[in-house]
Amino acid sequence: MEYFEKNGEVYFSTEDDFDLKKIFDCGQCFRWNENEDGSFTGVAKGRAARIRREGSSIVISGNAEDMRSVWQNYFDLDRDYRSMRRRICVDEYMAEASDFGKGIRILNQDRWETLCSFIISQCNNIPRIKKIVETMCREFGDKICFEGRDFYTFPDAETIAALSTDDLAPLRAGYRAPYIIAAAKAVSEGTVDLDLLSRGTLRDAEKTLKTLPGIGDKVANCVILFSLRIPEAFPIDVWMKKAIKAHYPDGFDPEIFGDCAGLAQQYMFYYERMKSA
DNA sequence: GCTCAGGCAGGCT
DNA sequence: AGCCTGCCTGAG
Repeated sequence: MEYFEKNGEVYFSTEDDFDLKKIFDCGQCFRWNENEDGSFTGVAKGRAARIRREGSSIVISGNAEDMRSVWQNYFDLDRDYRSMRRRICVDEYMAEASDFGKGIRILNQDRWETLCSFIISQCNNIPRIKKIVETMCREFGDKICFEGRDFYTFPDAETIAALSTDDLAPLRAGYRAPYIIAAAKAVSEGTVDLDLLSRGTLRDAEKTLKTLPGIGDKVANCVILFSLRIPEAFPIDVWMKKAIKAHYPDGFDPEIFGDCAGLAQQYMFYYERMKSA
């Protein structure tokens, strides 16, 4: 991946597979917001940034060191999405879905933040998930200043582990609050070692994550796909159930996509959701 | 008021 | 194994 730094920004070029709107609106992350000029501002990995497209380049605030140490991995820039799309086009429907979703990338997000965010996601819509996450950051994260505005980092597991469900009341997270605390304790005490899980198999990570209260197959697979860098993960929610029922009534095995399964899921999910929107 | 939502868990058949 | 229900909360 080639990139260069100019005036406090880093430029890198991509081919078709980098669509900011799709990446940030496909439901995998909750802390990036679109600005009036089409750029996005967000907080990730403890830092705020602005990202935009300029011709065939993507431009992100920061320097080459940020790019090397954070964004290259965060935006999954070392995987070849064009060849993955070829692999995913196993039939007419998947060809349509992957063509429609072209530009989506699977982000490699902070592990604890992703775990916590997807606990919050259950039985919630995106605006409300975002609201709860933002409140959590404002209440318990660190304030950082960026472009003259205040932003807040996602609080550490250690910070949240020290709280009670009453302390989380301002989040209005409802029955999810005790799940958040339990996950924070497990992560900060090392009972659940997310870094270790990221080096293991999908099945092991699923099994371990599901020992936490409030984490089932769907949330576990979201955490695994969006933060543990295990690309075979395949979250199945109500949209995916609908899609599978409609297009694969005789059964469906995500393993046919191998290590492109997670991306295949994103294409299907995004396609189904946008079609009915 | 009432129902429902991108999910989970416990108890049921 | 699959079906049902309650769960906090806020939106329609």
